Amino acid sequence: MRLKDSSGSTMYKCPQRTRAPVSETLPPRSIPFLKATFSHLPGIGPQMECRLWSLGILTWEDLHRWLLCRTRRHKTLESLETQIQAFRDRRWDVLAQFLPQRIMWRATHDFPGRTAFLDIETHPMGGRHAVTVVGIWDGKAYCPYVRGRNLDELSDHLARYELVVTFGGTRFDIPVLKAFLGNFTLCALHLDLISTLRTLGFTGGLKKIEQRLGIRRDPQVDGLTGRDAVRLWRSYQAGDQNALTKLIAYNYADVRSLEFLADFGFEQHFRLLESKTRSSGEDLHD
DNA sequence: ATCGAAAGGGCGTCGTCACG
DNA sequence: CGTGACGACGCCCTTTCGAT
Repeated sequence: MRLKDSSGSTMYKCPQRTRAPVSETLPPRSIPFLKATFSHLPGIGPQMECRLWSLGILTWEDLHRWLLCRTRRHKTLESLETQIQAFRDRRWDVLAQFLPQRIMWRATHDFPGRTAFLDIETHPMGGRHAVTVVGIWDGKAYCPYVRGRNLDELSDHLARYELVVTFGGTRFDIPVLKAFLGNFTLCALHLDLISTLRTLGFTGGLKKIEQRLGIRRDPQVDGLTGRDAVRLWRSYQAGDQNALTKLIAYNYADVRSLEFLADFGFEQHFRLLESKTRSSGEDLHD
């Protein structure tokens, strides 16, 4: 699809929009960034997305109107319509199927008060992971779920949230929860910070990335790893209540870290996009 | 007006890598 | 070990442009 002819003027078939001001900025932060995201749709890549923004097309609904003026792009239109409907119906499980992790960082601030930072602790049991503690931090309150105490309440609590943020959750936390709890289904959108941070050049585990960014943990849990979490659980099983307190403190440090890393990832990606959009905006005037 | 070549952009596939 | 992301590559679709 071309948006300009040989003279450089914009070419498309929606007459009322032909005089849209060409801006070189990203969509304003006041609008949900996820719904200003088009590059995951079939037939639209990062460059096209950037050009759409510069034409003043800033939401899925804008894009839908724009596409209706064009005869082709049936696949894009069809996919977009499903996503608009899923968003309207709050069917995050349906919507999630359309949203690859590479663009999920954009949802970071789209669900204020309805975002859960989740981390699980496990220990090996019969060749599988047995969940011991699950922590949920929503930006205001922290709630630990402990096996044998209140773990069965986790699904109900999680159902309040529309975005769940994890580190490595696509490969670890979510599949493990599903396998262990049996009836567990994630009905929220899922942002896995591994993908967000990796595309920024941050590889390695959570602790390694924290170190690289100079994040300091509470001295009580500083230096603890997943292996220590297993050891602490066993001590707790043997009757040591302090071990559970420490395990929960460790889990708390993890989920608080997720919140920081999500913000960091968003800011870094936003800046990156800003610089790319600027250079692409220059191209528009070539 | 029609046709075919060329160009640009996006997508699918495959192999590789690295996480918990 | 299972899984998803990434990069390279080639193909496809759309559009433009020149020749007829």
